[in-house]
Amino acid sequence: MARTDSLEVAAALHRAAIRLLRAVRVADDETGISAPKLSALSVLTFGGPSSLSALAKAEQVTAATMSKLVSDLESEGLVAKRVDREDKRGVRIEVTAKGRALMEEGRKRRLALLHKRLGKFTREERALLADAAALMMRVSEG
Amino acid sequence: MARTDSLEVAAALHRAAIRLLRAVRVADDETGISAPKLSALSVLTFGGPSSLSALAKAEQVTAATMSKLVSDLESEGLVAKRVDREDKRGVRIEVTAKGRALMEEGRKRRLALLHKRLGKFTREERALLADAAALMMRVSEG
DNA sequence: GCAATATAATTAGTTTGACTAACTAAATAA
DNA sequence: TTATTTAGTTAGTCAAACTAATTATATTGC
Repeated sequence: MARTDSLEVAAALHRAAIRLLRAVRVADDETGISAPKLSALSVLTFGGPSSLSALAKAEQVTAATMSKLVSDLESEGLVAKRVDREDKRGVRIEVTAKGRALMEEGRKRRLALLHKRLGKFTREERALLADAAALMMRVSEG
Repeated sequence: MARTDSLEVAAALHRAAIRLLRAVRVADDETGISAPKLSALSVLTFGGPSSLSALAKAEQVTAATMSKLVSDLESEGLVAKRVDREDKRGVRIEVTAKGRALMEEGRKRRLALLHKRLGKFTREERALLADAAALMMRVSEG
């Protein structure tokens, strides 16, 4: 049957992922902070303090780009920088309490939107989606 | 059980969608055409010819932004514009054979990547993912 | 031990894609 | 037929990406 053909499934999954994120993105706009900055902030929040170069690598941008993003985030009081004690060329970037609060708030809004929509589904459908999410993580890693 | 709690499912789904698209994005870079242009081209390819304003709306950008994107795509020979016969203010934008070929090639690359990865899954897992994709579309619409 | 090289971050300058505002041309309404 | 609305373009601005060059510190080789 066509439903289990890899190419069909791949296409459907790809479309679905695009739609899902597009639907959810509106919630981010309300935080008043741009997507790239929000993303960097997220990495720092959940991955802990980081050097500039490591953060740039994690976000797949150049160090120059990240330098500007971090400097903006710093101006807004969302992250703090300080010289690395062991390597004085390096900086240690970490989220401030304010940054952490903003992240949490944004995440809540985003999830609330999905949450609200998922409420209309049956328990079984939600279970299926949960299983699928786990599989999708495996797809992305392999 | 926690697995069917909407908030948990929402979080898992969100993460999974982000990862999936990130993993696939690398295939697009190889086409040598930017994401916004590729996306517009995709709409024209699968949705057929369109006016500028309709295309702008579909891509959720202003007419001014789309005007520039289309003019770039035209320079590259990927789309063709001509005055609408019935409304001479309007333009009819359509994909050229070259544009169609590029789209198809890009799409193949992207899906090949997912396809290759999905091959490692069982038939049952792929069926589950196919069902989940359908549900995700519903989540995004509702 | 010091000159050469490498690395971390920043700064300067460019490009792309987004926006708004202002404009031209064509269609529709009063 | 004059006024208004609509379709698209152009000009100017901004954010975020890039590369290249610069500064400061670390590391290596002689």
